[in-house]
Amino acid sequence: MKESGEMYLETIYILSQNGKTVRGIDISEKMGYSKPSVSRAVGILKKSGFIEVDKDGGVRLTESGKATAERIYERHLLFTKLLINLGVDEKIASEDACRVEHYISDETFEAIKAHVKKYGK
Amino acid sequence: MKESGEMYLETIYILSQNGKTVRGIDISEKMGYSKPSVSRAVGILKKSGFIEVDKDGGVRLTESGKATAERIYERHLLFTKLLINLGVDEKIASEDACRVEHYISDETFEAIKAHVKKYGK
DNA sequence: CTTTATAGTTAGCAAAAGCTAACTTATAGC
DNA sequence: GCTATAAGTTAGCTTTTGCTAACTATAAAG
Repeated sequence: MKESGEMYLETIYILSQNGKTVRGIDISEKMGYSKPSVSRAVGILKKSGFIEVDKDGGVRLTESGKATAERIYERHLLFTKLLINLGVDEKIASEDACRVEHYISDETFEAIKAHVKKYGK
Repeated sequence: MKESGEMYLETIYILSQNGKTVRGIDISEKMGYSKPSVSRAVGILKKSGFIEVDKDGGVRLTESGKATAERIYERHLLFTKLLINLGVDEKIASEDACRVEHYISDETFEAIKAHVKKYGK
């Protein structure tokens, strides 16, 4: 799973959270990518078993897709929190987290989690 | 400047530190990339003003190349240190830092620096 | 000085991931 | 039910950055 695919899954995950069906156009608007780019990405993620597309076009995460999305989103939230604790502006913290979230190992994730739990405000 | 270019500059910077002339083959071996890949990258970095190549093939960083390389390498060292402080294994810390170093904003860099200075062992 | 080995380049392939233009399909308004 | 808008797809372009194969150029050894 590469950064791009992870971003798509994370976006679908976030869009799913308000309950509504997620369509290609929603992903397109949220990510600022063209419809064809989304169309292809959705096809690849589907073929790889990360999402399912029902006949009316709704995109849903599979177990594996959801696991990946949650993994990344957790890292996003946690790294953001860490940076905010270190005094970084909220917006910048989130932006940095958004790029870094894909590259954090399990070990580092756990270490940050322990730190934030202990010292986080 | 993209991740790939930054990695080349950082590698050239590190190889320069032992005093010897840096040749394409050295970069090739250090990074595990083929000679043609290095050859092209060197051409691009040269055209972009990040490096100079003298007639005997030695690769040297320009001011701008050195500044970029140092920026990245500093981030590498600092982020590694942060992770080690958080209890991450040294090797893993360095590996994570190597991927993350390209995506850390100035603000985050400064915040981590302050933190490590205060609480670092 | 010629032969060999090392270093570097050129040409061209591949995959990933963005794009536009143009087409199709589906939904909705009248 | 037909037409117009919205959503999705197809085709094909572009850039980046890796690769191999094959060539050239340089340097070392005899």
